[in-house]
Amino acid sequence: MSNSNRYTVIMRDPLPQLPGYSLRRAAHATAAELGARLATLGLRQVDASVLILIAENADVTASALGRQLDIQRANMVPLLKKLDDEGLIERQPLDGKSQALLLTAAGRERMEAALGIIHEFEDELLARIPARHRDHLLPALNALWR
Amino acid sequence: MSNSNRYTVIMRDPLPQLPGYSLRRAAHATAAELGARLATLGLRQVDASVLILIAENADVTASALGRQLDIQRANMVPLLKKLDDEGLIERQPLDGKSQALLLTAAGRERMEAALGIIHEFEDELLARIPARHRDHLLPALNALWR
DNA sequence: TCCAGATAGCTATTGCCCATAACAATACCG
DNA sequence: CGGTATTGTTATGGGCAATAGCTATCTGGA
Repeated sequence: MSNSNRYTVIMRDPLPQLPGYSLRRAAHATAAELGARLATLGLRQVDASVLILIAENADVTASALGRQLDIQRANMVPLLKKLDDEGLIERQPLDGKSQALLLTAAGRERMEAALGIIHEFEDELLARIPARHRDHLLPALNALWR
Repeated sequence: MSNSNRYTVIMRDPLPQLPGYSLRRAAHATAAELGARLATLGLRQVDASVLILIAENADVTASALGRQLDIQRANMVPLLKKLDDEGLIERQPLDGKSQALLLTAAGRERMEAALGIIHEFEDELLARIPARHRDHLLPALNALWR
C-alpha cells in the first residue's frame, strides 16, 4: 500500500524544525486523542484536571482553582456547575462569600477512572518517544511555562 | 516583594508531572507569547505558517496546504481570503477547479518579517531550557505527532 | 470516448472555548 | 471603621475549528 498518491504531494515544510510549531502540533494532536478517551467518561481534559486538583486539595475555592489552572473566575462557573449537576462535586460555604469544593463519592470514582485513562495515555505518549529523548521531555516542557 | 500572599496558596498539584498536561500548558503559554508578537504584523500563527509554506512551495493549492497543516478545506477559505484582501498572496487558476497560490512582493516581505519574529522567539524558547535537555525537545515533540 | 467516483473551492452553520466587563456581597487590613 | 481587594456570578462577544452540503471539475478505468 503506497503512502502517496497524486494528492499527497511531498512538500517542502520547514515548520516541523521549529520547536514552537511542533509544540503546537503535538499539543493539538495529543489533546485530541486524550480528549476522545476522556469523553467516554463524559469529561473534558479541564474537567479531569479540576477533579484531580480538588481531590488533592480538599476545600479549595473556585478562585484558587482558577488561579492554579489559569482559568478565569468567570469561566469556572459553568465548569463547576456541570460537575455539580452531575453530582461529582459539592460546595460548602467557607464564609460569607467563599465556598469549599470537595468531591462526592461519585466524583472520586469518576476522578479515579479519569486518572487511569490519563496515566495509560501518558505511558503511551512516552513510549512513542525514542528512549534517549524520553526523560528530557517533561523538564524541557516545564521550563517553557512554569 | 513577597511572591505569596494569602491568596496565592501553595497547592498540591500533580498535573505538571504529566507530560500531556505540561504539553498543553506549554503550548498555550508559548502560543500566547508568539501570537502577541505576530499580531504586530497583523498576522496570526496560522497565517504565518501559510505564508511560509507558500514561499517554500510556489503554486501549491489551498487543498494541499490544508492537508499539510491539518486545516479543513472549509476553514482555508476565510484564511486565504484575509491574506488575499491584504494583498499578501495571489491566486492563479491551474485548471478549471484548482488555483495556484503564490506570494506577492508584499507577502514575501511580510513573510520574512514574520520569520524574523519566529526565529527570534524560537531562540528564546530554547534558551529557557536547561542545556542538557535542550536538544531533546524537538525530536521528542515530533515523535508525538508526525 | 464516456461515465462513475474523487477532488477543489466554497457557503452556511454550529458549538466550544476563552476573554472582558460589570455587579453585589463580603472579607481584609491599616 | 473605611477604603480596598476578593469572591462568585451574569452577560456578552470574538475566534477558531468541525460538519454538512453544494456545484463544478478532474481523473482513470471500462
